[in-house]
Amino acid sequence: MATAKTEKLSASLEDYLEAIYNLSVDGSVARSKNIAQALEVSRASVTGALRILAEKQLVNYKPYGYITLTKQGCIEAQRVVRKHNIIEKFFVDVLGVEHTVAQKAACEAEHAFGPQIVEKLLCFIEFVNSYNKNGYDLHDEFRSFFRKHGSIAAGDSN
Amino acid sequence: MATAKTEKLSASLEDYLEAIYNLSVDGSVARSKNIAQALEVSRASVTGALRILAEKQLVNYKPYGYITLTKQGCIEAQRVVRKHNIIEKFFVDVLGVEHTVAQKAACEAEHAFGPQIVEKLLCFIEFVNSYNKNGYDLHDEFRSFFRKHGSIAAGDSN
DNA sequence: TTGAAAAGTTAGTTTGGACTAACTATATTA
DNA sequence: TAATATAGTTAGTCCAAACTAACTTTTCAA
Repeated sequence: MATAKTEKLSASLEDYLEAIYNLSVDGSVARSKNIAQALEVSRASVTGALRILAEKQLVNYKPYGYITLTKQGCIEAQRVVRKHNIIEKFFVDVLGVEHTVAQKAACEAEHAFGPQIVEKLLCFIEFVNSYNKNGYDLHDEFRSFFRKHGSIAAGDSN
Repeated sequence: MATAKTEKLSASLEDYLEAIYNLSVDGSVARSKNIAQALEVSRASVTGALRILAEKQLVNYKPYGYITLTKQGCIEAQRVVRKHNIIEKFFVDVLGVEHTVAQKAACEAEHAFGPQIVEKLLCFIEFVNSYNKNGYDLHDEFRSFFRKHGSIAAGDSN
């Protein structure tokens, strides 16, 4: 009954799904060109990835046709995007990392974090946000702690 | 003046350096066999990696000879190992993730975290450890918060 | 001291994921 | 509606990183 292949997706294929999802979000449809730009790969690479994703029944794709996510593809994409957002949020909101650095690192780290860690991380962000014992705000507390004890590090930015 | 190549190492090569470092730590010397076991790759793959690392002057390697890290190799390895340990510590000590899951995820995530994030993360672990305003321990606080608000998730363990 | 067993290497193959160059299809606009 | 620009595909290449099978070197025990 044509059950879609449930093998774990490679980091690369997850990136393509994520890009397609993000491009589809604002009403507009994902185009090969835009996917290539978003991921900074060649158009030919996009074609190759789309063929594989279509085989796995994660995208609806016919040569020269529109590109949309299948039901399953959408579920997968959302899983990846959600993970990305949680990780990025942790970097920015909790650690106070620069947005651009956080964005880039989240993009790579998202493939390494399994469900247990992601859920714990999400819960931890909520914990930090909601913490308010005796009027102490953990964001402020950590900021000032970092000012006192944080290393300079920096260097190559990322 | 034979300046060692300073190109960024691939995740794979970082893994090899890390394994060699860890095997060398307890006095004993890294052997090809043990590296293969540690990384769960074939002995032939180890030979290939060692050749490349030797070219980059990160290991001292002659066929059939002992394997040791060069000065620069040791610096690189320590950088990777330190990163790994900080990430794993965060997962286990702060998030309360199972040790085995944390270990595995840290191994993959270590290649994605740049210096800025690692330093912030380290500082954050120290912050959580040292926090003691009005006798509140953040570890306890989060544990109980997670019990109340954490999702079940689980499923495929990782 | 010699001859298996173990360790290590070499040669050749595979796979995933990228690339360029050249071709084809679609869209646009004069 | 024909010419041309743009988008997309195909074919072929490259590279890193893994693999197996077969070979060589080293080690160790009889």
